[in-house]
Amino acid sequence: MSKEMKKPDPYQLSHQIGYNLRRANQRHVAIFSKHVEGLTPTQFAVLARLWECGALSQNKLGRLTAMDSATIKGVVERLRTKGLVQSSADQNDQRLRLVDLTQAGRAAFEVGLDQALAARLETVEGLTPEEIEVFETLLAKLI
Amino acid sequence: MSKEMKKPDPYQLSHQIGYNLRRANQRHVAIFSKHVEGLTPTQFAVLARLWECGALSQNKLGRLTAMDSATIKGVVERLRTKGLVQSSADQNDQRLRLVDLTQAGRAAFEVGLDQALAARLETVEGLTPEEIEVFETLLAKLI
DNA sequence: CAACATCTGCTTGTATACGAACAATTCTGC
DNA sequence: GCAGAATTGTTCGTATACAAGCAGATGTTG
Repeated sequence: MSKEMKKPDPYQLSHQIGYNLRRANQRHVAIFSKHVEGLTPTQFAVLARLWECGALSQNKLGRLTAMDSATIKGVVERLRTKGLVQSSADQNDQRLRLVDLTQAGRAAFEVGLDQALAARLETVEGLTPEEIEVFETLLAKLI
Repeated sequence: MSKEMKKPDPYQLSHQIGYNLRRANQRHVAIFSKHVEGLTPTQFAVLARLWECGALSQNKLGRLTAMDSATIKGVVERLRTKGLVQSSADQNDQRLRLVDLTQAGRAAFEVGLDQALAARLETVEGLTPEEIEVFETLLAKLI
């Protein structure tokens, strides 16, 4: 090593949690796309939440899927175009648009469920079951 | 609870690692933006990697910062516009564009360093030091 | 009741991320 | 040496994410 002396790396990008969160997220998105055809993780999250909760206002749906109002508007629109959700004005509050699953959306969730769970398995395949549990717990503390 | 019987939630979105990775990443990006002015985490990653490695080809830089060629092109262009990097043709391989920090880029990295480390601290503030170490280790196994 | 604050959905612009495609350049194997 | 494969950078289109801003509707307070 006849190179000039390098200052020790003060940041060490590869060890930064933020950087690695991004990489883990990217990896998960790629795996999800491999398993679940025609739906992004974000779109599937919307289907899942509507399946769980029933009709929600668009803004509430965004809050329950960690998306801001601009983002949820786009996602709902694309799902509506796919025929998987429907939206309508709320009779009780003129500000709200209610979003609900269509039959096709219900079916898409149910078909996609096994695929999404397979994607989940592949995402964590480098960890033991105990590690998975620890990771989930710590991750939940981070958000 | 006189509601009709609900089927148990087969997916439990809030417990899905993929969903929580996205939320953790989103949280980190928001914290980073609070601490580091004028640079996104991704842009800072580029500065950090160039500081660490010196001049790199654009494609190599993208690979070392987990960005594909379309994304790194945009990020480099925006950093170039800010005067923080310069790029030039490689004399030895006509396909390559070499990207390097400018003096201003060097300075931006050094100024941003403490801010980025503060962002990191805030991102993990819900965890004990031991938990942080475990999380980092498990996260590294995921990517 | 009215003024003000808050909420909702929408629009716009910027940044990231990726797939597909392409042209030019370099590498590889015969 | 040459054909084919691989690499690089660029372009384009789609999806997500967010900040800022806005109009209209609803909630809160005096």
